Amino acid sequence: MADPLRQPPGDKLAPKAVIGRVSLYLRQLEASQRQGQPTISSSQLGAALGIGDAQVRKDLAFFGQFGYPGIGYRIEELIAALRRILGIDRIWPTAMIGLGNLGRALIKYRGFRSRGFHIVALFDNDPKKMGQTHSGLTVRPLEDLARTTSELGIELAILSVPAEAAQRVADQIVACGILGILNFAPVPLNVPPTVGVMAVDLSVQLEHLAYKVLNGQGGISHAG
Amino acid sequence: MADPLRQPPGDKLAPKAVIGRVSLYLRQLEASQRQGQPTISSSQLGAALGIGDAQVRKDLAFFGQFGYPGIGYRIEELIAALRRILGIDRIWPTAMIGLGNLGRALIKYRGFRSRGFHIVALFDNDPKKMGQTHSGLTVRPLEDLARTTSELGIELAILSVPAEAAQRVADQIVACGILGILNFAPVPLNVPPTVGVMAVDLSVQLEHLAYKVLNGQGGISHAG
DNA sequence: TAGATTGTTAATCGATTAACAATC
DNA sequence: TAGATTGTTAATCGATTAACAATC
Repeated sequence: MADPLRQPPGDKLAPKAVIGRVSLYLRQLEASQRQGQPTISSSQLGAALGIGDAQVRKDLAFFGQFGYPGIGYRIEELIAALRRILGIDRIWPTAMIGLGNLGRALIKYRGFRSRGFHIVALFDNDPKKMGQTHSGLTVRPLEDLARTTSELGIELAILSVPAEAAQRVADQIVACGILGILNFAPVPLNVPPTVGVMAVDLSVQLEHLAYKVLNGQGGISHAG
Repeated sequence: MADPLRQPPGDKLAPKAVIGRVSLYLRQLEASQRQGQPTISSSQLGAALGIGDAQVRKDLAFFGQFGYPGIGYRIEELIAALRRILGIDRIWPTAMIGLGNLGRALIKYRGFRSRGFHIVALFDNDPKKMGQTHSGLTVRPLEDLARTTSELGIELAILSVPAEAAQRVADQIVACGILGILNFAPVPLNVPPTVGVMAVDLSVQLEHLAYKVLNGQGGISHAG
């Protein structure tokens, strides 16, 4: 799993904020590429995202030397490098756990699949949902999680169960050897340090928006 | 709209990170209250969320003095104060714009309504969707946005249209006088500084998760 | 009172921005 | 060469943590 090219010699872990911006850079680069642009400067790349040129260069420099002084960055080359750094130069077999309204919608959401996150199995504990089919996949009981995980090589889980069930299900997920959880349940999850968790909390986002509106603070906040 | 109690004398705007944590505090306080707890200390409050006691006190102190030395915080009182600070002590009439898979799911998502964000109108430009009903609301054409906004007093918009349409629709939203946008489209929006935007970018979150898994960085990242 | 816990100040840490020599 | 732009160092800024007098 270790990869000498993914991290600079110092081997320091990239700050959280850097990774978020790298995702944005990648998407902007893909847009510029679609328009036939061969190279891009740090100031061009940042301008579209409201990020300064020094910040762009510093972020990219964290992972290696990708630029050409006087020229900028070759878009195709940088896209390949960033996809590799972010780990989306591969397929991630992913389980969707919890098939309420949000879970069912997320199954159909195209943005995941186009980035390599393939939902390969659905889980829920509601007997009424068992055997239902969504997007060609059959809903399985949670007790099948361990077996299905090894059968299908599942590596990530998207968790959209009710808050009360979240920790219990997270424990099951961890026990199966799944290494990452995208958590939509509005509770912090307790997992071993070897397991990655990213929390997406829609109410928190909307509350932040309400605060900004009330306090007349405009502008763009990128929450990921 | 200005409210002398919402901000401390200095009138400084709360840092982004503080607001995010305040949302988490509020939810934790509500959980503690359901268990009948009357007061809570900063270390208790932080412990459940993985946040240090000094950080909790500093965050809360930003908005005023809520604690009692030797005792902690009175939960009921602090909940009321935080709801007020976040602006969720009221109803926010909200428009859902874009009724793809994600938009339709978000209509049904309970987490919004329970926080005071009431979806009162649906908009889409697809003629096939016009007149459809979801959760008791009829889909309207976007050209009705301005009229409906003033009729229903709409204040916020949840934007879940395709990336290509996002900026154009955002311009329409702004023109109607709506003051906040929760943006699910994977593009940065350009709006006047008087309009608040919070971006929710699911692919960015998942990419971050992939990075963490590949680089063996575990733990919990709260993205809001 | 003694024990607990706050609000706040000072110290530390990390992240962003500015500046510029090196490079194409 | 002259102009453009990088990668990196130093300076600035902001956020977190630690410590503690004040308070109940």
